[in-house]
Amino acid sequence: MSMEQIHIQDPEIAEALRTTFRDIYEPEAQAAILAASKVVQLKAGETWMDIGAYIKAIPLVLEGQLKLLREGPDGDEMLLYFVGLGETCAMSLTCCSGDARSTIKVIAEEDTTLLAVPVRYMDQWTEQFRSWKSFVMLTYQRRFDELLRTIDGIAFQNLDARILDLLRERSRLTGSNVITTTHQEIAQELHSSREVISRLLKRMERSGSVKLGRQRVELV
Amino acid sequence: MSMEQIHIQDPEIAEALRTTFRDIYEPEAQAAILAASKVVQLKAGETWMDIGAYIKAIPLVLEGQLKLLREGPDGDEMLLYFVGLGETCAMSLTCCSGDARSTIKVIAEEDTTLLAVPVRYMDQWTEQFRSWKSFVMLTYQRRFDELLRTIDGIAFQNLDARILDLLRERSRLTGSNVITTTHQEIAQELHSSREVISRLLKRMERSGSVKLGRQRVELV
DNA sequence: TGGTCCGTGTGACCGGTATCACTGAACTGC
DNA sequence: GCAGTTCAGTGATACCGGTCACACGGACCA
Repeated sequence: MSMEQIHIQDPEIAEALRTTFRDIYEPEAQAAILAASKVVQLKAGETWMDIGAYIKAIPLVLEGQLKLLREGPDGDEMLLYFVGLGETCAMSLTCCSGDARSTIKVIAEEDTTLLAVPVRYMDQWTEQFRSWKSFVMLTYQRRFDELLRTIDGIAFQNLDARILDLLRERSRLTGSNVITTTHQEIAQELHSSREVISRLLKRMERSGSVKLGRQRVELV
Repeated sequence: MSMEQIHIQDPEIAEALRTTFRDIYEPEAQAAILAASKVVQLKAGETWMDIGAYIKAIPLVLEGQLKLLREGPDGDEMLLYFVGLGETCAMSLTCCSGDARSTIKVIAEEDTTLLAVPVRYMDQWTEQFRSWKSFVMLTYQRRFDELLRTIDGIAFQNLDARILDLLRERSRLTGSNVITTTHQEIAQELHSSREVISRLLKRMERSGSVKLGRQRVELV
């Protein structure tokens, strides 16, 4: 992970912030963010935050995407949701008050560029900038909703439906109906096993809802 | 459900608010709450909010407890968590901005008394009252955590462990290690079936971790 | 006192998913 | 072109939990 203090007025980053986070429309808020944050570049697969780590910064995703995972007692993982362009991680937001430790793992799903905002600004900005406050509120709302849909998945759907949902979500985030991933990765994200995913995907291919290739699933 | 506009200075309610919601320590915040809210009494089993209903008020629980349920496609239910004394429902908080509809069901687990705060005050109070703001933030944090633990349960634990967790949680909330409920109710809350719960409870009784009676489970 | 209902206990069976074992195919580096 | 590695396909088997069918006992009430 390369972390780099960017010149506050770096025009490219400033532009990216403006266009990606349209909800934060106040120029003063944008300026404050640029002044306080660092630009972080993550390569696909790199970890942004691990379980037990202190939360010191909030990630504003400018490019790429993060995925949030919950870890089980045996080191098994379970996908919570993705954080895409113009979004941030609500878990981090709640931790403004002091030195909370993360109970989740956040890793870059693809090569990702983000602004890391130190948590100490949270409180004052929500008071200072109306648009920042409503961005935070909207984030809470969306994330609760995502978690609820995750619960729906585990509780009410069986595995083939969950696979399809996951593929569709990935397709939506990347804007392509070809998903580059392995059965193993899907299995981890859904807390299942590779063999089962292979079998179900194969069945879905025979029934015509996907096409399979090596490290490749195409939605049809 | 009996809803009643209480005289603002009703001493009992004011006292209950002070002692139950210690985090909201500012007298001005307490006064504002008392002035704006209605007292609502729910009988055990009554519904406070149903899926699809507009969220107009936030419940501050003074007595008893609420339970939040998520509903599946076939009308199956799934317990999210309980809202006990001095707590409120985070889902409602996120909906301050306009006319959101609930995606969950909230019912009274026992006879319950609560203050219903109209959502329109949320925004201004978080700006006006420091203690209210941190109460709201703390609520978000706790609820995210509860949802994550709910997910942990469904994803990583098998049913007997989940039953035990549920019984312990109920025991904690009521302060008694005797839980009054039916196998049917437990089954609904865990999205399982009555027979399975009966069998597992029986096994747990044989292994000595609970004692069973009609509408009664005792933790040992 | 007998009927009805509700909560519970239990056997038989089934389906979905996990696990194990192994094969084969595709890519990677030398 | 070969060896090693990663990814995918597939059968056999096991287990957890869901479903169906039915029995039992206590509570309540006519």
